[in-house]
Amino acid sequence: MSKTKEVYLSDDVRKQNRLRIISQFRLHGKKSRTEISTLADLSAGTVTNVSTMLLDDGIIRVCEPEGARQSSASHGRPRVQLELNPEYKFVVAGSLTFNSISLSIFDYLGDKVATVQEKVALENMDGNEIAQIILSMIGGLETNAIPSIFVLGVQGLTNNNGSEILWSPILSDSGMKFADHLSKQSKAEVIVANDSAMIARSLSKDKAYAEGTFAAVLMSYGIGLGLYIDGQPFKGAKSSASELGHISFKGSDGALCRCKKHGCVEAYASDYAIWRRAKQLDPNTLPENPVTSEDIANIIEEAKQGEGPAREAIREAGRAIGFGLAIMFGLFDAFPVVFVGRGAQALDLMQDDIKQSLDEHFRFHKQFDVAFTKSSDALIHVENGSSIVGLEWLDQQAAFGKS
Amino acid sequence: MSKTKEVYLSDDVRKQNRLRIISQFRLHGKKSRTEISTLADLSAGTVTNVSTMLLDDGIIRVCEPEGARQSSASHGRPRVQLELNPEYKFVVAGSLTFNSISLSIFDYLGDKVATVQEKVALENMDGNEIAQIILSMIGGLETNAIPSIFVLGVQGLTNNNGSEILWSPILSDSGMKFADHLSKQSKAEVIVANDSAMIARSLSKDKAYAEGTFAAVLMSYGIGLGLYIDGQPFKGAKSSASELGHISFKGSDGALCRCKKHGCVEAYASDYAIWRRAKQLDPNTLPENPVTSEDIANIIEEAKQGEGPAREAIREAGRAIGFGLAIMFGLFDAFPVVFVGRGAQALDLMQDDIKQSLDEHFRFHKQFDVAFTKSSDALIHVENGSSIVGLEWLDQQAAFGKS
DNA sequence: TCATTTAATTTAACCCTTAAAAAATTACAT
DNA sequence: ATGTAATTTTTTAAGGGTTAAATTAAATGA
Repeated sequence: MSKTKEVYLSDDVRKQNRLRIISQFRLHGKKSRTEISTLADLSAGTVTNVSTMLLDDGIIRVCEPEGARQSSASHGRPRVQLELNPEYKFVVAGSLTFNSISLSIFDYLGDKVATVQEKVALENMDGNEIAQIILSMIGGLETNAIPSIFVLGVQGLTNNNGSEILWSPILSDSGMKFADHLSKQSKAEVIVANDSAMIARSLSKDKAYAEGTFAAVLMSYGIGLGLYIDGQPFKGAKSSASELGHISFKGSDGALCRCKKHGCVEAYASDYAIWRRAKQLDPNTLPENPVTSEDIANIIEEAKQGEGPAREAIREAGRAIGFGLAIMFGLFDAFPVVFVGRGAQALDLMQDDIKQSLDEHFRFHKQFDVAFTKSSDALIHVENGSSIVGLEWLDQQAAFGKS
Repeated sequence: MSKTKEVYLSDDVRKQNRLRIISQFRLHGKKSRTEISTLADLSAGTVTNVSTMLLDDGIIRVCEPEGARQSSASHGRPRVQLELNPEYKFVVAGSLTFNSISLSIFDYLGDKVATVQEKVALENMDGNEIAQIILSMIGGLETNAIPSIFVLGVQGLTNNNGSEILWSPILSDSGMKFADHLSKQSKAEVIVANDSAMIARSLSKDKAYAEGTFAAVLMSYGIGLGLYIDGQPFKGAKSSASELGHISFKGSDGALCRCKKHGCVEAYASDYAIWRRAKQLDPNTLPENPVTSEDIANIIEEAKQGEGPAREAIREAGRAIGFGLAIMFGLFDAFPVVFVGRGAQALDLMQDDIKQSLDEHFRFHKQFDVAFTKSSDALIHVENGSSIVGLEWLDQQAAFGKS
């Protein structure tokens, strides 16, 4: 356990090839041994051997033959389609926000088999209570699937391996430790992850971004950032989350941020900032009640009607985002950005201001042409991304575990 | 070549173990088979087999027995020390600056066997000329070592694999293509790399930073940044260099930067910026002649005497750097910073301003305690870092090559 | 019914690693 | 001198993994 042993043993070769084959099924769905042989670049014999083991272990299963022939040829022995066994193991993927918990169970094929959502005020709960709620929500579901792993997207910072939350605006100090309680009580693996990182993970399965480099910007309660660099999720040295929201957009005479400093990007682009400005409130106060989706939708509607405080609030949000992106593009490279969350609905209105601000503050020595897109509901992406993380973890276990 | 084949073949296992053993020699120098067996966590038999091959290939050699016994024990068959064969292959590591080229040849043991430096105005030269000069500089050396690889640190952006320069402030468009010419004419591998990245690489071998996470900030002609994250050199999506110098410190009414925009960190912290401010020149002009080491040394001396334009120039540089670091620490995490280059000599004077500015602009949700240090001559680090890259490339070839 | 075609399995050979036995080389005691 | 113990290195035999090639299995169509 002390040293990480790289591959140099025939035993490890087999495990690598197990993972290789499992990954092909994960990627392509139903495939015959012959097709897997080509896809995984392994000999037919090896595929036969490994498939037999995987079948014995319940990791894959034989598909019922369908009407249509799978092989392109009309002659010959027909291919037997294999696929991941949906009942092998189950993932609970979910999202914790300041006022709700939503959880879904995914089978090993990646299909959602159950889902549940509850309004919960997490702010003042302790870790044990949160774990209890999560367990009882799962227990209340009709399915008898036993989850092997929980992956939960949370706003805030987590450590690199997903074992603990380092900071979160929506949890108390004790609440941040819910993963420990949950893991002990459920006897399952628990991974906590930054919500925006999960959104990026979900988007990375989109054809448009697959294998690529892009950023997901979550505009809602705060400004989240999830990065994918060269087909890999980007992680900081210690923590998971790259902060876009707390880049210093205006000096210390800028608007008040929830982090208690002044002038952060978040203080101009998050939902409360947009609301505050649209309602022409004092930029040095924080709103008492959480801003709702409807509040934001109303402001966007108002802004579409023409100039005015609402329109200006959205412009300013765009300028702040543009500034943040410029800074980020300096440290990395310029790449496409996907906007997600309530605020993203205003992308059409903001786009020009973002680009203008980006132009002003981006000092790169090359042309760049950044594509902006917006995507659907953040919650779905957080859940999808989390399920992907969970399934990958199961794949690893299936390949390397001492089953 | 199209697909990256991971290890899943016994043949690859052998190659992995070759590299494993070579790396132990690279890391620890002279070692006996028995010691390597422990260090590499491989059986004695494997070490014997692989060592025999490496000896046959001329990659390692037997050391002459020294007086003192190497083994701790007094009885028994004495250990035979082996080491990398210095004459196996050679690396040319070098640095290109706006007015000079310096090159050194390193043997396979990593010892410098020859060095040469020439004043050259690179700005207006084409790629072929630069390649010619480099080759004639090497040709003029007394050694008859034939270099297998050139690794050259240059200010500017290179692509990720080091095959081409994307942009450089010290080269013409044609000059940027010198690597192609050099590689064709020398028939050797040529890698171009960002100078600051090479400095970070050099520092990474320092005990204080080994296996760690840190940034190297090069303060001279511009502001360079080299990052090491978790013991790995950090690379952007396409390019090598992470830009710290062109983060927008002041708005578009800020001081003129060499990049033709206003308000960049570089426009306050690079040598020309410090000089410009210390001499109370118009912040909207660029100096005609390059600022020299002596110019900077004089300003530092003057600033030490007390308040005045020189002192204020250095304060402002510190504030700009602090701002840049705050931004960077938001996107990554906070980590130690090593300052290198002429400007770094003013670190003692700048430190308080850097920290104050960092405090003001860093909005992270954790305590941080960043250590600042300065290190010796930038040129040496660029060369050392480049030699390390070259030697690692040779190690890879030695392990995987079809020799 | 049988030749043809394609898929999957089995076989035989090869490569690599390791543990254990053997060989090599030295120090020390008698 | 000579034998014994200690330590390093090499050799050997066994075990596991992969592959190419041969074989078996399963379906089509004349």
